[in-house]
Amino acid sequence: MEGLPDEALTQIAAYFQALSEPTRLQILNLLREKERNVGELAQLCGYTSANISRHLTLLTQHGLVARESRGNSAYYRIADASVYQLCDLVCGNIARQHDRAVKGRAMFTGTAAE
Amino acid sequence: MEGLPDEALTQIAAYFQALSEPTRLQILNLLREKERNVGELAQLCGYTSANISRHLTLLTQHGLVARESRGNSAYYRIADASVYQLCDLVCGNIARQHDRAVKGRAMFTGTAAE
DNA sequence: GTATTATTTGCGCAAGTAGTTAAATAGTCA
DNA sequence: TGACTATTTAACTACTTGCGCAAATAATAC
Repeated sequence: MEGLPDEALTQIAAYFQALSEPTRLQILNLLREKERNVGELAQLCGYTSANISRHLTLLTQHGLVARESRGNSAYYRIADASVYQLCDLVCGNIARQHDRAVKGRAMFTGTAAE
Repeated sequence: MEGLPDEALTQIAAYFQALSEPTRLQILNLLREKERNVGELAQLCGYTSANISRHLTLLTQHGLVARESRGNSAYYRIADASVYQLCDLVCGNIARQHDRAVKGRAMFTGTAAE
C-alpha cells in the first residue's frame, strides 16, 4: 500500500465498503458453513429476497461470493475465503480497543481491568 | 467470526466502514511515513482542514490514529499499524480478481494472460 | 486585553444506500 | 401452452455521508 496511486485507494475503499454492512457480513457468515440460495439467506437474515439478492450481487461483483444457478434457484457460496482472515484481524483490533477502554475506565472506577 | 452475535457484526461493519473511504485511506497512507498535523494533511489531500479534521476524528474513534496537541496544532499519528496488514490483504484479493478478469477475457480475445 | 493562526463544529446541499413493494424475468412441471 | 416458484430489477422512501462555508473554540504572540 506504500506508494499507491489514487485509483488503487479507491478500489481498496470500495472493497472495504462491501464489507461495511452488517447484513452482508451476516450473509458471509452464513455461507461459511455451506452454500445457500437466496430464499434461505433471506429467511435467515430476516429480510426480503429482493434485498438479499442485491447484497449478493454486490458481493459477487467484488469477488467475495460466487453464484451458481441450479433449478430455478440461485445458490451462492464463498469465493474468497480470505474474507474471514480479514474479519479475524478486525476482531482482534476491536478487542484490543475494548481492552484499552476497560483499562482506561478502571483508572476512574477502581474496577479491576480483567 | 464463527458464531458472532449481531452486535459484533455491527461493530466489525463499522470498522470496515472507517476504511471504506479513499480520503481516509490516503490519510493513513500519509501517516505511514511520519506524524502530521491537520493543515499538512489537508494540503496533501487537497481538501479543506474542516473535512480532514472530521475524517481524523472518525479514525480516532476507531482507534486507528492517535491525536496529540502540540502548540496550537494537532498532530496525528498511526495508532494501529495492523491497518496496513488489512490493506495488504485486500490488495492481494483485488489483484487476484484482476488476474481472473484478465484470464477470463483472454478466452475471448486470445490475449495472453500475463 | 487584541490579533493571529490552527482546529473543530454547525449547517446545508448533493449524492449514495439500505430497505420496501410491485413488476419483470427465468426455470420447472403438468 | 399455462400455472407456479425463485430470483432479479424498477421505483420509491428514508436515512446516511462527504463536502464546503462560516462561525466557534483553542493556543500562541504582541
